[in-house]
Amino acid sequence: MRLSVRGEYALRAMQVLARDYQEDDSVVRIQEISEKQNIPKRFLEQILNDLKSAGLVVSKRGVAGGYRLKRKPEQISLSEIIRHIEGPLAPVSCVSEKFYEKCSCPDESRCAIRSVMKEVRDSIVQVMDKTSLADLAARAQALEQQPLNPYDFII
Amino acid sequence: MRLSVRGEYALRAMQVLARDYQEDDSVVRIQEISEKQNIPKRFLEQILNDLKSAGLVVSKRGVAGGYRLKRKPEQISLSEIIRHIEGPLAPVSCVSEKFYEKCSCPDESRCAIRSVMKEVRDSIVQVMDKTSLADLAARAQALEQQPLNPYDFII
DNA sequence: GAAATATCTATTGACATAGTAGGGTTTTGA
DNA sequence: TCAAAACCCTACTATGTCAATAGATATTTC
Repeated sequence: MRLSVRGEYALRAMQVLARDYQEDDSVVRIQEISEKQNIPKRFLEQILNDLKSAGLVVSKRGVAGGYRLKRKPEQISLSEIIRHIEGPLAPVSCVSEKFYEKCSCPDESRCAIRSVMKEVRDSIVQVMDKTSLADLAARAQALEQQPLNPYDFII
Repeated sequence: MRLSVRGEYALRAMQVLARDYQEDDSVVRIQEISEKQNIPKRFLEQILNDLKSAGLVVSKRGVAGGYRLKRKPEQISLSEIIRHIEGPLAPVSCVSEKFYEKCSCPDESRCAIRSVMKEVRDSIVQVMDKTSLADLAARAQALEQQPLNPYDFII
């Protein structure tokens, strides 16, 4: 049930872009994202390219180039990012809405495991759909004002 | 966020064992599980062996041998099975309770992504913890009495 | 036109996944 | 007692994915 490193990097990069987002055409350099988030630069390059072909970011080439969100942070959900980088959110593809595939069980329509997995899927999607990059940024700001304590989590 | 085939097979096998579970010492043959669930026999052998060393099933050797659940179906949750076969239920291990690992982000205690992932983890665990093999069996029975319609799901 | 940047294509090493293969051990029952 | 049916153990392999790394190219600005 794991997110790949690639997916995690994508989220972290998008978070930076959301944070620096402005209405004008300002962009953020790969280098900067890479340094802020400890992500290997060349690898990040590929990931941002993926996000670009997914229509989530746009790039500007040349000396003052870089990346920016294609839409406002409020209009990009985490689920959209993960789906493009990782594929299905569902634990088994026989319960996936966007990437459905038949499974090998004897009778899918009466499979109890499938029905539980559908519950799992729905609860994952519920969290990831409702959380936008803007929410993420707000949450980050709230966390920054917390006292520094490794045992504190905001849930 | 995917479950491996191995994990899926483990659930399907355990479901069969739960279904055939009796208080006496009766066992189910690998062959039978394999046929019922379309699982390659030799592969299933390995998986059941894993489940055995995890203390979830016991085996009986010899000509009338096979496997049975070590505990009652009510006392085995899906989360326990998956954790033994797959490892962490959490999407990133920096939010895992049982398999925690530090991640590469600049400040874990103030990481907004982490806090969202913790929500995701909790909602996955909530479903998988509360669902036992007995629940699964009951659900299977309910599904069997449903009319045959591929668009019907019980949620 | 030089420098800084992004872009594209290919390759790689490590690891995991999903099996397959071959033999070995235990138990039963004819 | 011996063979068959079951589980047990170790190893192997083909395939694919992951996480980069590398090299060359294109674009923009100063």
